[in-house]
Amino acid sequence: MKIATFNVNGINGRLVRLLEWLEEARPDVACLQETKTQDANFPHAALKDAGYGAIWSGQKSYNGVAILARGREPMEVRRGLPGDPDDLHARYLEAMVDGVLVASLYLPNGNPQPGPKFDYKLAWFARLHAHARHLLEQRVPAVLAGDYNVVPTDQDIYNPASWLDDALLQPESRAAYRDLLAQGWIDAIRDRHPEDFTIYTFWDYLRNRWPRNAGLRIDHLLLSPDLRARLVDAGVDRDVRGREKASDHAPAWVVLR
DNA sequence: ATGTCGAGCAAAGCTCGA
Repeated sequence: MKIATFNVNGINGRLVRLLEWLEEARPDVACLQETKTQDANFPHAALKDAGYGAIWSGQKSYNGVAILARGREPMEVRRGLPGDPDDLHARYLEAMVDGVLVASLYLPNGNPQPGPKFDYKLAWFARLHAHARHLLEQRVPAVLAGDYNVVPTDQDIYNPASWLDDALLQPESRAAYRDLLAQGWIDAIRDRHPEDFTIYTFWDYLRNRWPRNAGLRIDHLLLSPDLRARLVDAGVDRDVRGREKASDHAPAWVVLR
């Protein structure tokens, strides 16, 4: 069972690229972020034609998440992260697929920091901690996949020097990510590639960052502890970032036995 | 500060968020 996460940066603007990748990579489940469209304009018919059932949670212009499942319909179990009824951002969706609970999450970017956007990021992280702990208590196999907007360590970026003031590298952001791992969640890519410090999932459009491989690892798949024994592979479809009209993110994935 | 995208608004370049 292959589960992927991909920040598409506009699902309608990238639809050709998304369909191309689905056909090549053939994930059983694909968690998408930054669909950037309201629900009425989500391209579910094109995805269905490509063989994927889908659930989606969007809003106009910003954010938006979805879960695709090959050859079946994802069974939605949660829409929105609990803990703040006033938070209307479309950033969290959960489904059951083949006995695995899969979440597609888009954690707030948090820039500029300090400020209200960074406060929102940390508050969202705190809500994620509470919910993630709840999921572990349920003892259901679970994968929390998405754009976490956190570079976990200095080994997960080409060079931290020009990002030191960025919300993605702040000690508070990193501590929040570490706290998830401390609950027992497994960072699948790092688990499978403990010594490879050139794995990235995001390359900014600015400043020639793709051609010089100036990337960051910010898209993560966190596995519940019971899935460790089923983890057989994990990786990043790096070449996707180099194509025409590419998203600034590349898909990351795991294969579970 | 730089400079690159998608999307919205509205009809061409601007603004916003990333």
